[in-house]
Amino acid sequence: MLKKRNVMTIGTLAKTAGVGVETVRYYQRRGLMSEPEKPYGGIRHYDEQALARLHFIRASQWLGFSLDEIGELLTLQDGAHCDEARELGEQKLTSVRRKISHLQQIERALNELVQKCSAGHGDVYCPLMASLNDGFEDATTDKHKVR
Amino acid sequence: MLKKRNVMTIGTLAKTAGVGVETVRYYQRRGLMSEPEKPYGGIRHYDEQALARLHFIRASQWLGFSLDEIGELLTLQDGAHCDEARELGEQKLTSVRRKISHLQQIERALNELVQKCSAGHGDVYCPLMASLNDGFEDATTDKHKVR
DNA sequence: CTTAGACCCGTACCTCACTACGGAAGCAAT
DNA sequence: ATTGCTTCCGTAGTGAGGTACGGGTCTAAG
Repeated sequence: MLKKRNVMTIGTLAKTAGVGVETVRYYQRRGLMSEPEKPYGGIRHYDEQALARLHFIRASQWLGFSLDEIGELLTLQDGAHCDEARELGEQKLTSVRRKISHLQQIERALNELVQKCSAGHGDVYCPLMASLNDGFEDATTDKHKVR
Repeated sequence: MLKKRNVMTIGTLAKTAGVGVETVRYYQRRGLMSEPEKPYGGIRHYDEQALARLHFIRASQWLGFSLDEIGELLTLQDGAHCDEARELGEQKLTSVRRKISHLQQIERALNELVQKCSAGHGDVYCPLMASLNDGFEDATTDKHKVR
């Protein structure tokens, strides 16, 4: 699969990194990866640096960074911009924690509703539906926009 | 604002429920709300049932239901389909819990990386960047697709 | 030499939940 | 009567992160 000294076509590169060919091309269009010069009328080849770049992108995505943010991270790769990188990491950490606590609110509310439904109750009445019908005046009385 | 016995135009309805006019119309197109007959060449009017419907939708959204799922919930409103409703609630609860634990993995990983960056280290080296460059061979070694 | 399979490239399409646009017509106040 | 805000209605665009398509070229195997 790996041709000579890690020189691969886009297909091999994509498969090795576990992404689709179209995804690689999409990252190139987004400016997250460079397109190697193609040798005389032919097929571009990629080395292990390109592969590393893909790993970087997927790892960053796993941590919750958007492609735009990843672009920003990539500008910090050269030199020692550790402070900026840490700053971005801390912001992401904060947003992840916000999401967790939001989801935990939902979990508590939903759990309560489901419990109430499981407990015996008159047949023509559903606590879950009733709560939804009332616009859910419940535990968490915040007027958040959903999105 | 509320005209006579809670009879309102779409604009008043929307404002009362805290959504946009276009959003109401969108819900109608999606089949989540019905369009009232319009009286002779003019303007439709909405009552408090329509408002309750909007509250239902927003409450369900807050709990993480998609508009398609909300459509399903709405079919369970009449009669006593409490079991089906509870089933949907339980499924959602499961998916919320999965999301939480996923985010908690991310939180642990991100926190560790940020901590390492904060601890003193050689200037030409950033632990966070280094981890990303290595494709993040870390605590959580799962090969999840990001989406 | 032929054929199967990659690659190249631009463009269009997908999901989700909206949001915006544009023209016509209605309604309320000045 | 004129301004100015709504409403009505269909269609199109947004953002994020891709995925799919289609026609053309290239390369490797038999």
